[in-house]
Amino acid sequence: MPVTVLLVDDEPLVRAGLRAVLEAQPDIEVVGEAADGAAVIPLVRRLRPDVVAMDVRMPLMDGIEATRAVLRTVAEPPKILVVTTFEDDEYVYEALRAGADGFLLKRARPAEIAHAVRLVAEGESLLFPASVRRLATRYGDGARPARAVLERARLTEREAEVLRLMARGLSNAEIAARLVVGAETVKSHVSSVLAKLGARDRTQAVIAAYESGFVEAG
Amino acid sequence: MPVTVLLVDDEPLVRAGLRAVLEAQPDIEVVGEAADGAAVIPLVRRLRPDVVAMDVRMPLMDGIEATRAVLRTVAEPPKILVVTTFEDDEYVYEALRAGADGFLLKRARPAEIAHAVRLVAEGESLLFPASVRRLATRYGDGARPARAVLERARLTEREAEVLRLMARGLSNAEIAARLVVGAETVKSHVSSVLAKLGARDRTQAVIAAYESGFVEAG
DNA sequence: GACCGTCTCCCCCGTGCGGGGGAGGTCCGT
DNA sequence: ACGGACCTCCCCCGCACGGGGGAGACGGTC
Repeated sequence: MPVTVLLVDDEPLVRAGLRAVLEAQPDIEVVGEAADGAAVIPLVRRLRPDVVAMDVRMPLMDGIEATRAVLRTVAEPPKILVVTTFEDDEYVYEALRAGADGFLLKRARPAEIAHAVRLVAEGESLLFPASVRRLATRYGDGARPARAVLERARLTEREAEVLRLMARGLSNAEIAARLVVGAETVKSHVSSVLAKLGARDRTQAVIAAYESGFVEAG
Repeated sequence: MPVTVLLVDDEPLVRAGLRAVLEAQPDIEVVGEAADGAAVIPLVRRLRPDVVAMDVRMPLMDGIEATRAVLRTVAEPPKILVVTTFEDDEYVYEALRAGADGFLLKRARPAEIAHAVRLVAEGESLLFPASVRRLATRYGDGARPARAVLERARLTEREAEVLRLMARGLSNAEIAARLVVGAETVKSHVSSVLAKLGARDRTQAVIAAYESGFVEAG
């Protein structure tokens, strides 16, 4: 029987590409897609895929967190194949610690992509040589701002709602009116958001929202 | 008759994704693919596509060079739609200077991608689909031809520089230090930027910068 | 029952921000 | 020679913002 795969990536284009590449393989079947890590667990429970092809950077819950969540909560977890661009290989180490089984670069050729899926499905772990080499040299430096944003972005629902409105240019008073709460309450939420995002002011918070994909341009 | 498209991207995954997205459209047909800018000219000559979807970053000849080459050497050149994930807005200007007709982010939704292809095929120039239109309507300028985002917002060089730093989360004092001018000067520029963008505060200005593609989310 | 996280609201307080003016300088095109 | 952008710096002023506290109410968990 074919290897079943669940695709998790916030970019529809990448999902379409992976689907096209993998479905061209007779022994691989794409059984589902998700646009964010937050949606993964129920899908894994329902679809029971052999492999989850997981993007690293996603709006609500990144691939690292999602990997941890799946491995922690699902009884017979699927293999996790982390899909990433070579630019953000700072994530490699984190992903491996989270329990990912394999690593794949988006710029890989179709045959390599399919090969990677087969390998992790069989229980082999695989890494891309270049990535591994670099993580050895990179590991040790501290400053990783983009990572910090995603990791600390443990926003509550209300905070996320406030951030969304902040990212639409609303003032605290306007947000308060919109949410039908007091201005003090909004200030409180804003402060939490700033703290969790490591932002100094609302402008930096909005930047983080865009950069992390929490809100999308266009 | 359908709009014919030539895909130029070094990553097969992206080509597969674009092909999947575009071929789902009844009025768009992918007539060819190339993995590098160096291969574009003969393909354009032979296939005569309406639109070339061109990646910026490629091994042998990048999208900017390839765009120049095509427009310089082909008699009736196709429309060039530059496709990129690249953060650096320098590429936007370079691409537009090179004669590109449109600009598209890879993280766009399928409908937007298809829409972008149709628009440039019809001779409309577009930078970032929904956002630029917003700018155009808001500032009501009539000048349509492929101009930089800068000129659409009518920002001066200095103002654009200040906006770029604002969009990186810098305070007025930090911008002043960076540009080696007085804080009052920065305030002055910021005020101009806010006025020209129709923004109430720096947060709204930064939002406009992202939405217009003046800066890109990474 | 005790505990914790979340949402809600409240105080004080300093300051960065933005609006409204103005003014001197250069460089440009006419 | 003159106007007109543009960049630079300056004044006053009001206020939204953000920090640092705290507190009551609700819903879960242990």
